[in-house]
Amino acid sequence: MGGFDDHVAMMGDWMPPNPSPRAFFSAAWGDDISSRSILESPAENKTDDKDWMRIGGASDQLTKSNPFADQKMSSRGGLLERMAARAGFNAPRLNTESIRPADLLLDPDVRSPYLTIPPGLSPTSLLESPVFLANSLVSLKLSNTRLLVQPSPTTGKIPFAPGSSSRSSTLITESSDKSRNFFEDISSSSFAFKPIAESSPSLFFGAASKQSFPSIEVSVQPENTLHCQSAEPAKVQSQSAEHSPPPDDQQDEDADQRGGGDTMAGGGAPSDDGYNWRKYGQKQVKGSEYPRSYYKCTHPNCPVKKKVERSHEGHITEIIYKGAHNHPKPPPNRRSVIGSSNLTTEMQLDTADQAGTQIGADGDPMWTIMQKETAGGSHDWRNGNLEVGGEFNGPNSLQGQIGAHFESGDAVDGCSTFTNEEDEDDRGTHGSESLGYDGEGDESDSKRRKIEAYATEMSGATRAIREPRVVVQTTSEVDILEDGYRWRKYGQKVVKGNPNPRSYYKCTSAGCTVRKHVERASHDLKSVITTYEGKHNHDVPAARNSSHVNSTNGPAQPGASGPAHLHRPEASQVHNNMARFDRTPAMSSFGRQQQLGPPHGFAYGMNQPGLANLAMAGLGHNQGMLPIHPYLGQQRLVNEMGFMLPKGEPKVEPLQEPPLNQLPNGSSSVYSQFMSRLQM
DNA sequence: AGCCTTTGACCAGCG
DNA sequence: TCGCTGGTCAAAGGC
Repeated sequence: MGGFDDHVAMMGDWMPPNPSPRAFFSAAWGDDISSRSILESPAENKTDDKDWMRIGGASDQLTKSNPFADQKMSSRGGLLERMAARAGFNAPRLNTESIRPADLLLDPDVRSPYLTIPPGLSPTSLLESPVFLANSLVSLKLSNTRLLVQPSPTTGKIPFAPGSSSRSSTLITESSDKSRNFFEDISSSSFAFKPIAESSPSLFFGAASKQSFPSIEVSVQPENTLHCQSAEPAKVQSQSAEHSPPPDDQQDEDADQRGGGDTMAGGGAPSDDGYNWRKYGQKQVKGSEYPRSYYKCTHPNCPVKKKVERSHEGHITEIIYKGAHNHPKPPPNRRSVIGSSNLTTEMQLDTADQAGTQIGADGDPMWTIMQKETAGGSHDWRNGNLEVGGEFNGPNSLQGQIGAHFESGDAVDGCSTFTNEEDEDDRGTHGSESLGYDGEGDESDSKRRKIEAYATEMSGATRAIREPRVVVQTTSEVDILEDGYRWRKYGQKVVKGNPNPRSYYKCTSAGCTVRKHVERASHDLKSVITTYEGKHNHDVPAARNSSHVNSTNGPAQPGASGPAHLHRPEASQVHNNMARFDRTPAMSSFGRQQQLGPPHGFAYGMNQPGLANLAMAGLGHNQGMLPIHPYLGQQRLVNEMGFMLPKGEPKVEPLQEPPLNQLPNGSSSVYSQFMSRLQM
């Protein structure tokens, strides 16, 4: 860690609407913020990549006020800036020199005064903050350890208003003397973006979120403790300069830097930010000196992408993030397996899906993602000791469900609650990420430990649980391969026992975890065995063209897309039913018991309302939540197949008897068949 | 067995 | 409509 992302410039390059953040800072401090030059709205910001958050190459309006701007502008690659950034991070103290208000005021071009943050506060972590990432909610310019806060393009504003009870966020400084220089305040206490308690779930969900702002708190505190105050619904917290990364990590950082500054994983994917990325493209873009690489987060449920421009020397000159991670950062020693694990704990996914479902209907997916991230933000010392928490308010919110499951009176670490296997080993660093779900009190360390312990225990319980897998054999590719969903082939292998290659596919829909591999039976090329793994979280995508459907599975056959599309309304209905099911308070109580158990198991056609709440004894929470592939969510298939079996359970492999298309329809049949097969 | 990178092709948006 | 451009796809092969 440490590599580039601790030393790079970061900025958002959306055009912030109005009002100027200056106003809210001014309001927050009751002071002439202009003299403090905390912020200014960079009106010239381009809008192209409003979903992207840039790290590295600074935009023009920033470089104008950047002491290193000249250097930067002379070298788009930003090496100099990056070097300067490094120097800035090595500064032992907050650097207020470069942000002298007077200078800024004198310069009409100055648009973006910076907040200098101390060493030990990692831009990476800030980047990883759901708030910072999500839809570029807040943009940071961390070149030379400067922090730029800009209004959200989503909200259009950062309505900080102290004491306001509206859906606004409040910028709070804990300084006792507001008249002091802001940066002095920063160095001595903290500043915070503190959201007003929001009772409406719309704060975080759905279109209404555009009116509000699940803001964060960024505090630079002298204490040597990591707070995650439940009172702060969402928060990013960082340590002060004296809390530099542990020696080991620092060493790593140094090592990273020595090794070219930008550690690469897997032959090129920047791994410094702690997440795993899959490169899916590279381009030489116009105006860029260096090729741009495109990466996707490999986490199965994560839509985050990033564009990385790298110099020939291997230095990363620019990173632009898009989206927000909806999962904790994988533990360092397990990062390589993230995305490939079959041990995905469904709990987090379920809750994420719930949130996503709620939002997805009409909302900004970025917001959805952000909240997921908030629930599971992951930050550790290596990445700047930022803690990220989020609050999910409202009866339909995640918080509500968390509250339903944990009523011990302690504030519950939602992250811990909805963990997955990827962070179980990372509990120590993730546990502090809190969904301050009740808006009360500080979350004490003991409390956190308690939660962590519980989460660890719970995670352990899920360890042996595997994702459901369903194996289907069909003699018609149309039925299975032309399933209406979009798949990306990510590999092909010849497996033992079958001379024909097995193709591996992932569902291309963002947030969909489903994978499948397709294999033709050696004895019958028309016979296709498709194995699905993963979970029910989106509808059949809209057709791009006649060949989009399963383009990876060969050319669309005449009418091939027809059957799949014919079922879309049903699939949608199923999806909606599931969404409703997931949201239903009854489910919460159901899950209250079940979520404590293994989160995996089989699933069956839950599109049948009568079955929706059918709990199977001995089955975990997700037997209710139903990790069903959307494919299986299609009415026909659900009715025809009726169930899914988890890995490790006797497979229906191949599923030939009775033929799929002869399975009786109807929910009762589904269930009875399911039950009868269970007894087999 | 599964996931990764590489890299040319393809696609969509825009002027 | 065409060309440009950025972004993504996907086959192939490597780890």
